[in-house]
Amino acid sequence: MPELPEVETTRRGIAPHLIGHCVDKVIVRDGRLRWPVPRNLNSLLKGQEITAVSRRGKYLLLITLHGTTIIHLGMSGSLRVLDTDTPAVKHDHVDICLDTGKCLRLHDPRRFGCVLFTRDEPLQHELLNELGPEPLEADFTVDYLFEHSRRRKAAVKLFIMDSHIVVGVGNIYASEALFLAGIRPSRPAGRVTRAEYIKLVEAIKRVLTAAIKAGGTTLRDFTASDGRPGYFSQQLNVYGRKDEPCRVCGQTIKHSILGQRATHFCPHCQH
DNA sequence: AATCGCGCCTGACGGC
DNA sequence: TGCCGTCAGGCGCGAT
Repeated sequence: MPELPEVETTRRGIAPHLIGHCVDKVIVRDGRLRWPVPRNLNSLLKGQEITAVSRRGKYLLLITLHGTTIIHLGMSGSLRVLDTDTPAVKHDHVDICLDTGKCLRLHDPRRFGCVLFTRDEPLQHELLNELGPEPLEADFTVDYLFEHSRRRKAAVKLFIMDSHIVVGVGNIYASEALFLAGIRPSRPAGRVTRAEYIKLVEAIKRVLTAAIKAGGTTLRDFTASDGRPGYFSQQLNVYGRKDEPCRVCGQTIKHSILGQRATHFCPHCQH
């Protein structure tokens, strides 16, 4: 389940293998992703030089002179850089082969991800143009989050997972950040105080930064890695720890459902 | 405008 | 061992 840290780790891992190189060909073995992979992706990319690999939220952007390839990993997607002649295995849906003999290979069992192409300014694309700020950028501030939360009745966990508010805060790190900030996930966002949002913004930035760092330390060479950066090695305080003792106070971690998603919290540490 | 629930899809897992 | 039901989960979308 790639969250922002895994996507960013992926971006950093693949970028050196792509930037400055030209696409030799694109192989689409199964284009039935969340949206169909463009049938003409090969002709769009063939011969084009990848000039940059960037990210907006959990979307990866491969920039070429005539357009941008937009990739999302969904729930189960991963990208690896392999020798082009490496045999494809089940769920290896798309290869972007380079003139270096390497290829960028998308593996996505559940096919919730996507590979799209736009000729226009990518940030104006309909999937990207209404996204909130990046959580690790300077414009994601306490003032911003606090102002947007007023009169909001939705649970604060769903509020910070809303990509219109802030991008890249998925189920795992929303739970972890709320734990660090001492806030119950079910609290209406509009009832969370400014003092608590100070803690929450700090916690979101801290937990994501730590996870990226963990991914970066595990990732030595993205080539032939297993495609799963090691941020899972980061110690989780609440997520997936239902009925286990809180690492801080020892009380039993509770579990509930918010917006059809598993939500974990410590009833003693979070109010 | 905000909020809520749905469904896409497959692998893992638990029960029998 | 094998079969089957259930669950997980990002996120766009339609309904309210």
